Amino acid sequence: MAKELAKTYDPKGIEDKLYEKWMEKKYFHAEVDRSRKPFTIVIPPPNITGQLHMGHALDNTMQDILIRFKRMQGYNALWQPGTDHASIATEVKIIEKLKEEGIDKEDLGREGFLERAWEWKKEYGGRIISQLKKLGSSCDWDRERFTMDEGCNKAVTEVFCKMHEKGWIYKGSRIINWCPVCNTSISDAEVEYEEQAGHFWHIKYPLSDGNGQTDNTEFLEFATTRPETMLGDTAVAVNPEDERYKHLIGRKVLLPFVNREIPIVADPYVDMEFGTGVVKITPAHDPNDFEVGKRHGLPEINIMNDDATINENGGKFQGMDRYEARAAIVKELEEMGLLVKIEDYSHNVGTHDRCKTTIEPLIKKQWFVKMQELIQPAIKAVKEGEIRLVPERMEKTYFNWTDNIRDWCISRQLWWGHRIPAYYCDKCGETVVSPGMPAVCPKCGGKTFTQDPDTLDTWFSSALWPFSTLGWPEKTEELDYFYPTDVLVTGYDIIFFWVIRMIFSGYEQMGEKPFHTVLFHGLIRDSRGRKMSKSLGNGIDPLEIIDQYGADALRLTLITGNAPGNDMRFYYERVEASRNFANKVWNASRFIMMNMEGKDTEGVALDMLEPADQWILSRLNRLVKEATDNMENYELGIAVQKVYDFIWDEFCDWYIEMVKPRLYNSDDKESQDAALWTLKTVLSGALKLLHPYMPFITEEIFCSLQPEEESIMISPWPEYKEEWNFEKEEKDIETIKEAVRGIRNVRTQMNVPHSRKAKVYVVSENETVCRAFEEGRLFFASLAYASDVAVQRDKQGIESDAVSVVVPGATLYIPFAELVDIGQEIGRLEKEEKRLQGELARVNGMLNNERFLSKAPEAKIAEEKEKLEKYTQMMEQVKLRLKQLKG
RNA sequence: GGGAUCUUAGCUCAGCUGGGAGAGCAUCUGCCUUACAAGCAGAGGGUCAUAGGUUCGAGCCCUAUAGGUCCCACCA
Repeated sequence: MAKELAKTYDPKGIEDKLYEKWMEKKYFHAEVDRSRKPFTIVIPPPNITGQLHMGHALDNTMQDILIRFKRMQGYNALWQPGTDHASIATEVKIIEKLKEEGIDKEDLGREGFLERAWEWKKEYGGRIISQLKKLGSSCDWDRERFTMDEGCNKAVTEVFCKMHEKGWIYKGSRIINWCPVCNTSISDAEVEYEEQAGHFWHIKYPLSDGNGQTDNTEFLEFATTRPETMLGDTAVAVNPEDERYKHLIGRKVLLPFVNREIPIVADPYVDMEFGTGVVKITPAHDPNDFEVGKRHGLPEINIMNDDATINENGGKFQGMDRYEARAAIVKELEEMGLLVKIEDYSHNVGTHDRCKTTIEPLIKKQWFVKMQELIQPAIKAVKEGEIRLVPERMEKTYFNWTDNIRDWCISRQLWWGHRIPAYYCDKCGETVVSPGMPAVCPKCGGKTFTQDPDTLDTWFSSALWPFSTLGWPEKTEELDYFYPTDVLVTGYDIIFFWVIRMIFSGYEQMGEKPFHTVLFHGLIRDSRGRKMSKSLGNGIDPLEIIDQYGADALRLTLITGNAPGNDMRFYYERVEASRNFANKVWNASRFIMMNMEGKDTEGVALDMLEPADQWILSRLNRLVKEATDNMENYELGIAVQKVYDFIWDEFCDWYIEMVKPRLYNSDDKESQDAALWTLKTVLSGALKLLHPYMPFITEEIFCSLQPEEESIMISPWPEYKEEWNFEKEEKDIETIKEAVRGIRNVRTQMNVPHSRKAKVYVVSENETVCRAFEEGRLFFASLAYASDVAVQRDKQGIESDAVSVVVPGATLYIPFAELVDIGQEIGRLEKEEKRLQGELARVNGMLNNERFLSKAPEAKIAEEKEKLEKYTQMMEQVKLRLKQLKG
């Protein structure tokens, strides 16, 4: 078995094989089991249009780590998977594809289009799922859901009808964000503001005589960034406090081109300091103007068609595109002498986050969710700690949104999505909201209806995800058992889109929070810190990384050195480092298994262990406690860093090296067995701690190491054991390590060739240290070149020119004098002296400080006193040695 | 305009509730040592952005300043 293991770890083949095994054994599947505590995560459903990108990789790795960790801890762990129909994103893609075939959406008609959409879903919807599997995601695939499957549809309809009945969903005419390219309304959250260079056109309107005439002697000047909207102006506003214009309030100006007389109104919204202090008011095309219009009872004149061309209200400009009209209007105004000047002006322009088209604010009849009351439980939950956001600073972002909440526009003029369950009586136009087509109009008795053509914002169904996936609105066992779920893992970029909406939906529909913790992660950027994007072409495909380095290496890379909520840069060098670690684990395991072959370590008891064994066991024990604590606290990066350091540094570089002489010496069977038992036990424990992060390699090794076990992923998570705590041995081995380091240092500094075996005198009163050096067997590899060791309890008879190495608990003398460059050695010692002086000054300073003595904890004071003693001793030695060399 | 966040080794970043400055990569030196050269042993390199303050003690807490990133709002 062991000898079949290759010299380098090759994840290819192994990963797929193991994933299949896990699926077959149904390890990912969770059933309702009242005797066990559930731990539940719902996946942020990837879009069916999606391809796995680094963001998914990070998000799902984090979830998988938590799920695997909790599963091993004995929880009934459910990771609920599924996909999102992604209304607009998918519709856009399908339209694109149709275009390639020369087909227009309208030609197909609604039914035909939806047919194509479902075909598309069938073809591509599963792609991202198989990619998630490549990552090692331990989702319960038997429970896979889709936001437009039967159950989710039912949930959506139910929620819509309930909220409508409560008056929380209403249809209203309001200014909405219109995308003229996608031909749909979009919510505020979907608008992205982008700084654009533009112009500021200073224009003047002539004052009228009140009878539709003007003598063109008086003008009112203002500035605008969108001159074409003047066609829809219904007033001009000034600040009521503005002395410059007070006398004009109530008079009228004559709007050019359309020859409309519009009033000059006073409104505090106008900033006197800005521009000329005059604002044209276009209620139908600007949200602020809309508000002003409402206050003054102004008419709303819509001048645009849905494709952003000018409509019949635009007079002679009818039919022009908005930008064409802008140019034409400016030109004509200039000719009329009404254009005062043009300034360069850079300002923020709202664009559609999907297609980057400039948004056109329009008045439309749309469906809205009233937010003010609905949001209250969501605010309360976070404020009172019912729901914890990690990192905590996300709360500020959260409240910034909830405190400025506006009603949510939920209707979309799209076909792919949940169709709004509102029906209009063909006879009287009455609106009936109901789960299905109503039979009779409650108002006029009409019998035929037409369903609202609009669909719902894709986030409407996502908001219900934590309970719709568990069966709601049915009262399922699953819902009762797994809800509320535990942790939601997601990027901070969708806190508004999704997280908040899930929280208020959970409280509103279930009367209970959807999860108790939200763990946020940041964005993965390229090595130059830029967002990975298609247009830049700087995206790195996680599947390629997996193919090249393995899923474990990718996962480790994404988790290490990153704190929750922080962005991180992606480097190939880091993946290589992770791959190297995998290889390290592989080889250490290979070494252990090679040595274990044919040997039985059963019957080894704790009291048979040697100090080195006890040391590493104790270190593992400490690691178990710390790593578990970190993980419970969502500090995944810190936890895995500790495991990494333990395995590489303490276990491989020290323990394995220490134990080699015992393994190669078959005379002392008991010592060998103890070493083997320890190697196996510690490796096994470390593998378990590592498993959530690197599931494949740990499983592969674990199953060879312990063939009697079925799988590491269902093995119990290691627990801290009091009897594995060996404080004294930990200290003793630290002394020995320091001593070994000291010897290595001296040898390196003095350029002692490896072939030369030099004598080392060890002077110590510590029995463990003495015995270790006497038996020499701790140092087969690490000190092979200086293995001639003499141990004594005092420094009797040691040559006076020996180099000394002072470590806490022992002093080593190496009679290297004949090899030593005296000057170099003096330099080294002087440096050491300086260091010690610094340390002594610091410690003395503290111990002579009365406030420190009175306020610091006693343990701290004792510690400092110990240090003082140690440093003083070391100082003496250094000084003596210097004197010898110099004299 | 409001807010968040960052500034720590050449690069990228950790550093939990204040108590001896860390990792990976890079650089330099020496090693093919029978698990691993994707490795081993060692070395160099930091006034923890700046200025104050709190404290016996500050990378960490407070204030201000400078620079970077991001989010929200959108003064036409």
